[in-house]
Amino acid sequence: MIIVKFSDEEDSNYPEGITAGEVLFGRYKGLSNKIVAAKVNGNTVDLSTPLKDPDTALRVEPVTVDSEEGIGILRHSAAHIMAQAVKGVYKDVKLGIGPAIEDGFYYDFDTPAPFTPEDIEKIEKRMEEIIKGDSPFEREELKKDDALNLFKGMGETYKEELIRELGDDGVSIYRQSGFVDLCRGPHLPKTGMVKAFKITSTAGAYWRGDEKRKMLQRVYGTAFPDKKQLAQYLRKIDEAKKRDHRKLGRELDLFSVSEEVGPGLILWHPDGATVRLAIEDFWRKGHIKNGYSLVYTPHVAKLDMWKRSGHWDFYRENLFSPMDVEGQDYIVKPMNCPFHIQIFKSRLRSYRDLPIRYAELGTVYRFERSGVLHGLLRVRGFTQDDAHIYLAPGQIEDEVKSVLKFTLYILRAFGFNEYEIFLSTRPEKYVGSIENWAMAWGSLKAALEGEGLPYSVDPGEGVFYGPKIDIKIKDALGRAWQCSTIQADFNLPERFDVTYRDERGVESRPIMLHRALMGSLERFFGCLVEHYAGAFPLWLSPVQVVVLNVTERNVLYAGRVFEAIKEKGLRAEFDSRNETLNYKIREARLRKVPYMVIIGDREEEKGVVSPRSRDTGEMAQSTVQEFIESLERENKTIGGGPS
RNA sequence: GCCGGCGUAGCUCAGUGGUAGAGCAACUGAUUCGUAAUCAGUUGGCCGGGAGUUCGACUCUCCCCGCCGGCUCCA
Repeated sequence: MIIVKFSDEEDSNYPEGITAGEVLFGRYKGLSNKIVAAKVNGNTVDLSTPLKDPDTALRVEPVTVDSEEGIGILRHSAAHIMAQAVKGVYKDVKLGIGPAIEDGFYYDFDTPAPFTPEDIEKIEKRMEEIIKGDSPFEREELKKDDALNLFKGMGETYKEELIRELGDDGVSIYRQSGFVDLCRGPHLPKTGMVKAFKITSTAGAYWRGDEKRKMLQRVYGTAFPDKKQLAQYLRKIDEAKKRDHRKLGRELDLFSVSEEVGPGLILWHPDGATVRLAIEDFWRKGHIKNGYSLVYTPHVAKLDMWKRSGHWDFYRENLFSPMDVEGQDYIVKPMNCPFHIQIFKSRLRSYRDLPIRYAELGTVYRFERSGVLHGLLRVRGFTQDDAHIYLAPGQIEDEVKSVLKFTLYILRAFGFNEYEIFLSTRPEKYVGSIENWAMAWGSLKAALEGEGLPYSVDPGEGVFYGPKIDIKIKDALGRAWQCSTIQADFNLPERFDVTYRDERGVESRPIMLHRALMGSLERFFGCLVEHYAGAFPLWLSPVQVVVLNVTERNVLYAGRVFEAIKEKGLRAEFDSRNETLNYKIREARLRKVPYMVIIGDREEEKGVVSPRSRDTGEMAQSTVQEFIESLERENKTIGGGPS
């Protein structure tokens, strides 16, 4: 007899040998077509798993496709189906790995030739057949040696490699209609449960993510329990593409990249530059208020300085090549820190001066490999909202706390309320003592916890010179981009022999904090465009108001209204073209201008204006004065979310 | 950098070896209009660049540049 305890009821008894599926289907009849696996005492297993352990009551819960775990199982099974399809269509294909991922799954194949779009069609067709066949996924447990022989016999060398690295407890394999794959499971009971799937893309991917190993063909796909959900997902992707900053950047005439200038080098057009200016003004005011001193530094410096800083050794692959200047080598700067250090060192510093905070919107250039460039989000020349803070060792935690507060204040002002925070630990390649690393890491951690901020630890992802806190925000397509970063550095103060006089007049070594709140203006702006889908809040909008005259009769009066608005420092335009009102409204809408002011005979007679809002449409008539005042009020409210 | 796809007018895109096309935009003219496209006409192309095959190349081949999706990388 097996005793099962359900989450909401008393124990029930079942005969020995009953499977998890039979128990669940009996108990949760309404859910039967949604249950994909079972959770037995917290472990997720196949529905076909027989229940045993008569001594104690088992906790058995259903895992449904609605849950994150459930859809993951469905997609993982879809990956197996795809692998079977590929093996069925092509010989000489070796299997890599095929996990479920966010929004879908992939499988890596070692093929003699990459897949063509026609191949993909064939594969999809074969997958349909396999799904129609509705054959069961069958789990089998093998001894390690037997599994090795099995996959060796099939020529699956990648699987062999994986098995060799597994423990000696034996391995599990799954079979469906003749196809075998090494797999931990669990899987759907039958292939037919994959009701909707689509192969989304293909790409090369190095085996085990190692650049030095063979490149396999990765096929990405996604799967859902029904066609409606798949269609919905595809629609969502389409919507996301519409707010892609590269598309909006062109449509709204914000920026461009010119093949003639070079890849990864951004040209800020007037409207983009206007937004940037608004961001920079806000940034400067904030920094002055928060105790930073603003500085400016050159764009090039002697190579010797970069040798001393360690960048030449640790970061050379990302540096632009040196240029010869009267027999001396110079490079364009990849960072601002050594310059700020020179400013610190330009005179003697006392402990009373600390913390010293130098901030700069410093433009840096880094050589990024051609394949990684991406719109504004990954470029070769960008402006960091950089600052370097010099501290006595005991000041780290408090300073990091206030930097965190400042960061969140800035992010929230732009409507970013969702982000992920990562605390990185020491990488393999590092400088400094283990003790220093531990101390600095502890301070960063304490600061995060002191501020009550949830974070996850990113092992080994620290910079070579110290641990860091990264804050990532997501782009329209769900890709996470690091913007804010706070990094401890004990390397540079050492290398440049940076000192201050402590309380006893002794020369001491300060700790340096690098921090960027927005990261780079390019990347931040790119994320911002996507975040607002191009419809910037009033304070950021390149054009805040467009004045539209209805007929030529109204040009004079409309012109006076326009002047009055401009007079107040609002960014206004006057569309006096000989076009219909509808045409002008449509154009202003497409440009996502927050306010229009419509001037016809009716307004002219009464000496008023008819405003129209981007968000709420037609507004009540008001005097020019009232309208301007309402805009000035709105302009001061910074930090609303996307409209 | 690697794998694959792509590159035709300012933009979006047709065009499979035989004289480069559409819509929008721009320009000109008419229209004087009330909350998302008035009508008509006119311009506009080294078909990304170079080499090759061919009587003939936007089209086929090779090299280069750039873009897109991944991989790797990412201070």
